[in-house]
Amino acid sequence: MPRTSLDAAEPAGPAARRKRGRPPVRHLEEQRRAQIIASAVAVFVERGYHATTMSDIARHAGIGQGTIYRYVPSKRELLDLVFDFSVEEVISVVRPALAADEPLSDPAELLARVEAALSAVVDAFDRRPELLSLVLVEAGAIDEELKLRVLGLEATLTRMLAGLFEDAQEAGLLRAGMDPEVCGLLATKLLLPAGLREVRGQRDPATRDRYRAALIDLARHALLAEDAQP
Amino acid sequence: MPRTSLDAAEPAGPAARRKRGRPPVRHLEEQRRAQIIASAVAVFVERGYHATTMSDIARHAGIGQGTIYRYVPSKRELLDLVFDFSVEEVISVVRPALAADEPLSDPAELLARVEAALSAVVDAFDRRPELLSLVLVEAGAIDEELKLRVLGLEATLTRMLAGLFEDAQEAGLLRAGMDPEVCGLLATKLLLPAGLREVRGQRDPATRDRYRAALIDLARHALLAEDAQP
Amino acid sequence: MPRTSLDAAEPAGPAARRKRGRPPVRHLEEQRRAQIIASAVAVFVERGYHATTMSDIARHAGIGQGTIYRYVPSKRELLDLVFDFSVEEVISVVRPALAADEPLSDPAELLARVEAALSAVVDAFDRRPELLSLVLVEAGAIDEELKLRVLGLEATLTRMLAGLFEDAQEAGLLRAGMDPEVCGLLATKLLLPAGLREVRGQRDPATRDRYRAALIDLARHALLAEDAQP
Amino acid sequence: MPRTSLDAAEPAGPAARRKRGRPPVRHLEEQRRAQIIASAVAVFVERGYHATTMSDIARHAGIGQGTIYRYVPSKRELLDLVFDFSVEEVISVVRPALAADEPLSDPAELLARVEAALSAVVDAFDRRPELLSLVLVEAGAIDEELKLRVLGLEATLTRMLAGLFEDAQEAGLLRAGMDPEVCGLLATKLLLPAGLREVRGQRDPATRDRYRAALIDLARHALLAEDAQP
DNA sequence: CATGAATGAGTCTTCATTCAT
DNA sequence: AATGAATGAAGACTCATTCAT
Repeated sequence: MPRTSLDAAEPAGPAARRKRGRPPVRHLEEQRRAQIIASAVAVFVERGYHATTMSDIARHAGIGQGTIYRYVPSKRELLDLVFDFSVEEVISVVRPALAADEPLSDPAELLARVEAALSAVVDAFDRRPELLSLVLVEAGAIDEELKLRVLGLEATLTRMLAGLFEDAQEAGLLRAGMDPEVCGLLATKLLLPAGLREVRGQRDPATRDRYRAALIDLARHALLAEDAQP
Repeated sequence: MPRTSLDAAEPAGPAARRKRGRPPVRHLEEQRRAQIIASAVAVFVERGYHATTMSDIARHAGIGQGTIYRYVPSKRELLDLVFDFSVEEVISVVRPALAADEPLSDPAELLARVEAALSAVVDAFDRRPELLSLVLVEAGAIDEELKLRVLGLEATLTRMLAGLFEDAQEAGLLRAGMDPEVCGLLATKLLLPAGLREVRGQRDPATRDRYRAALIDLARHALLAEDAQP
Repeated sequence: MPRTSLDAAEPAGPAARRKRGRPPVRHLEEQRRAQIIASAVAVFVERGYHATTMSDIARHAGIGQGTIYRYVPSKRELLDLVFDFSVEEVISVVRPALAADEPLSDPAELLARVEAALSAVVDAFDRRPELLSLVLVEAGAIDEELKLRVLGLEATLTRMLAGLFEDAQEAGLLRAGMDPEVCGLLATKLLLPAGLREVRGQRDPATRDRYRAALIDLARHALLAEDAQP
Repeated sequence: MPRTSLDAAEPAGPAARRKRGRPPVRHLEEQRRAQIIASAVAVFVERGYHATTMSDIARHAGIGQGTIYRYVPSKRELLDLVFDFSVEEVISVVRPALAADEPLSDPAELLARVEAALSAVVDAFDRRPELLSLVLVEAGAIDEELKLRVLGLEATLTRMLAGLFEDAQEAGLLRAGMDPEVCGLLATKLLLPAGLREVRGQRDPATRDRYRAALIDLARHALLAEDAQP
């Protein structure tokens, strides 16, 4: 159980703690909250939000049920925190894969970039499928507010992908008539479900690879300008 | 409540033993069940499955809560019925759009077919967005069994779309190296979320049309064989 | 199903019914009520009062649930009727076995009478064990009123048995110091459970016969005056 | 709530790792459960099992309804616990009255033993009449499983009584032809209802004493060998 | 008169939240 | 600060009873 990080933080001893007075408490509070969120993620993913009781989470976190309420005001707000956490994770997983260190210059570069992004995203979701499950499956079904936040996440991803395609357009790599924004939208629609399938249990590597290859191929023919075709 | 003239139909029977008492209203069972399912769809979509009480549904249907249990054994099984109903609707909406009256012969035909299918599906989901919401958003978050049924629905849609692309392949219209099955998969991933966006409230016709046009364009370039390009 | 008696009553035809105007209706009403009570006895015994629904009874009687309420005002009052019916049956089973056609004259006669009574009662309960089950097991657990009626039944039986022993006392057959009333009490305590055991499923004839023989023997030695011992 | 000084007992422990938080009250579980069972006994006896709501029991115990479910999984299992408790009480009341410290030697001893047993049992049931009510009246009417457990209790009592009579037989005190097992059966049938009458409200000491005396007398004449008659 | 459809009062049970220790 | 015991509001579900046909 995630006790580790806490235990590691404590051995500094009372002497060390007194030296600077306050900060450690802040830290402790954050750590506890993180511990609770992590457990909530785990249990929400396994059982689903509604089927999960606060006791489940407390047990998973190895703390008393009452303790949760010292760090989180309610189950609903815990879900918010979990959502925030998951979104951050998803974004942090996707952003580096799309990050452009330098401007695009040639078609192969764009394709490579797209392929890299695609692989990174799919691989990442492969490693932490719970995140998508929470963000896409659970959250959408809770209430209006969360539904909006899910939309917001999708918009963010779309924006990030659109950025990539805008770069490509500026470099004259995009096929005439292609709207970077819409490309971003398409890509989002194709990427998220890609991860989602993993979540839902269809863990068939062969199918996945065929799907991935098809996506790359699709990108090559659909996105690139005619004269940019490799 | 509509009262069909069933009594008139009965006396014709031989050995017309005049049954005592109020005659059971024929089709009452199906009618009531349908009425309840319709109300359940409406309320589930508005509030979500868990936030919906049986009383809500009863109130919406204009009947007593107890009455529901004459036609449906439990809330969970009502959701099953709602899911069945929604799936049937989704399928019935998609199938005709994909139905091939005659074999594909030329590239324009395939593109037209794809475009027609796309439009039909998007339009249809535009008209009954609740269905997708239920099928894709709610159902996935309830329990394992329903999650599997959602996967089943997706597989069915994929199969239907794959059929279209197989026809195209046989007609030599598909680009070399394209796997019809994977094309079906991609198309499913692009179509379902297309409807889903409507569900989630982004009802912006301009964006939708751009998205739709992009899909067509994508199909043209990605799917068609080079020499089949119009 | 108990339809028989009803069908047999009807064939008199409308003409016959009109002749004397009213009585047949009375009869019909009584018959229906009897039919309902019979079904109630059957189902109450099988499932127990609380686990039995009015629909169960209606189904068993082959009538609609609503019909019951034309003959019986409520489930609770139906139980009263069932209790009345059962008590009457129990009494009618026990009374003839105890009926003294002529005064007791010699010890053998008394013993024979007791043995006959015993056998009759045990045999009777053997044939209709449901009655005791209802009267002793179910009824006692329903409410205060019925508990009192159960006590009343026991008192009645005690009285009947006491009568037998009073006769014996008058004939000088009873051992000195025996109180006929108390003898009746003892006998009731021994007889009712005798039947009860059958009800509860211990249907072992060998044990039953041993029990019966022991009762007789006990009666011989405990009740008879010394000089009356055969 | 009684608060035993448990904290004083703890620090003695080795490796006295000072657990954070409120220390669990030792024996709280058993205490609460016992408290709940006691209340359940009281209310079940007064109202009957079916007419008793969990709220009734909670109110009687002075706790919230929810609290019951921390200690008892369901109403039905609470009845099981109540039954267990009652059976244990009944047995613990009867056993000492039958306990044979030393082998039987003379007829007076047997009679005395029987009389003592009888008195003890009747007196005991006089003091806690609810127990029998629950065990014999309520339990028999709930479901098949409990009916069997009632039979089991009767069998146990029968066995215990039979043991007494076997001793008597070995000592040559039992009248020829008497079967100890059957004697046990008869005695059970006479003892249980003896208590039962109290339960059902016939609290007439005069009658009770006459009944008791008659039982003793019956035992003297019916059980003892001729030459053992005092 | 008989029927079965409709109903809602009443129960068990769960669980987020509070609070004494 | 942490805990776990206590709680009561809320919801699914049953079934005796009513009543239109």
